[in-house]
Amino acid sequence: MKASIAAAEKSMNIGGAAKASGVSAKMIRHYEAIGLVPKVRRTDSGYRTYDANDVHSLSFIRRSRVLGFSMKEIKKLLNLWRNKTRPSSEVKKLALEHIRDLEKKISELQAMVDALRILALKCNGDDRPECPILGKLGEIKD
Amino acid sequence: MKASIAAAEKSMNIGGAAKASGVSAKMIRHYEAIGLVPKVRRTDSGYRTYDANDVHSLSFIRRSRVLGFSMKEIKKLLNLWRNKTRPSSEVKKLALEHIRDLEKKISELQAMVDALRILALKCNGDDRPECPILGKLGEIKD
DNA sequence: ATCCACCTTCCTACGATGGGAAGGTAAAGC
DNA sequence: GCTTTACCTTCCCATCGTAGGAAGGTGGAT
Repeated sequence: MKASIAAAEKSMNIGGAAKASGVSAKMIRHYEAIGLVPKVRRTDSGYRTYDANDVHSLSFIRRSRVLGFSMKEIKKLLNLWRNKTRPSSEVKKLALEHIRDLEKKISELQAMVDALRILALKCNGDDRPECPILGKLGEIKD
Repeated sequence: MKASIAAAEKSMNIGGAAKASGVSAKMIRHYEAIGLVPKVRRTDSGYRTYDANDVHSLSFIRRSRVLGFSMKEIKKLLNLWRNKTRPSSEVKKLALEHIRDLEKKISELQAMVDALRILALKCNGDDRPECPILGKLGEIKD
């Protein structure tokens, strides 16, 4: 039975899985080492073997990374993803928390930009040494 | 009450410099190790000794970090700061480049937020398992 | 003399990724 | 067959900025 549908489940080495998932072979091994993905089968000679499902998980991880989720968050997302009876509220909660973190980071960076813009505007940017940017950075008091 | 020896350069140990500059003792040693600040004098017993100028440099570094400059950028800023004949154009150039980097990062983060917001809006967030967030992350194609 | 706060150096870790060495293996060409 | 080439394996190191801790020495006050 299994042999008759062998063509459907074509398996591949780590390089193939890397190309197919967009995750580098290096990182695939790393994800396995930290337990983010389970240990896959090996050939007699020790090569890792991946099937379409494994690649699917790796793609899931890659897309989660693109959205800025951390490994720890992705671990939770993967569990929810694999759990067909999860409540969507849990997923939404994770996403909203992540959005909050991202927005906090954004406002911190924006504050830096704003402060620098003000200083840069007041800086002539010519051959003279006077510069409010250095002035501000070197101020004795805060 | 420092009137009696007002102009005296009161020196301190690394702990005092840390408090005065807002940079941890740990990081002061690190900055010295990577050559960001010069090696300071030592007492006979090997304790590092800091004066007001040293503390001033450390405060400069801390304020630069607050504005998000990297160690490499701070190294350049310190050189410009100490060089009384620098052209302000160089400082401004560094600042503008840094602003560009920050804004690039901000827009990347903002793109993540936007994508997540759209998905989260479409997620019921109730007891049912259906969730477009996981759906999107698990999509077969990109 | 004792105590405690401080100092020293050295090692470890984080989080996510990449580089590279040293060596084994698969599959192709000749 | 034998060689080449491309791939695989594990293991160690580097990044960047910061922090924690161990083991041991020093300074000043009690």
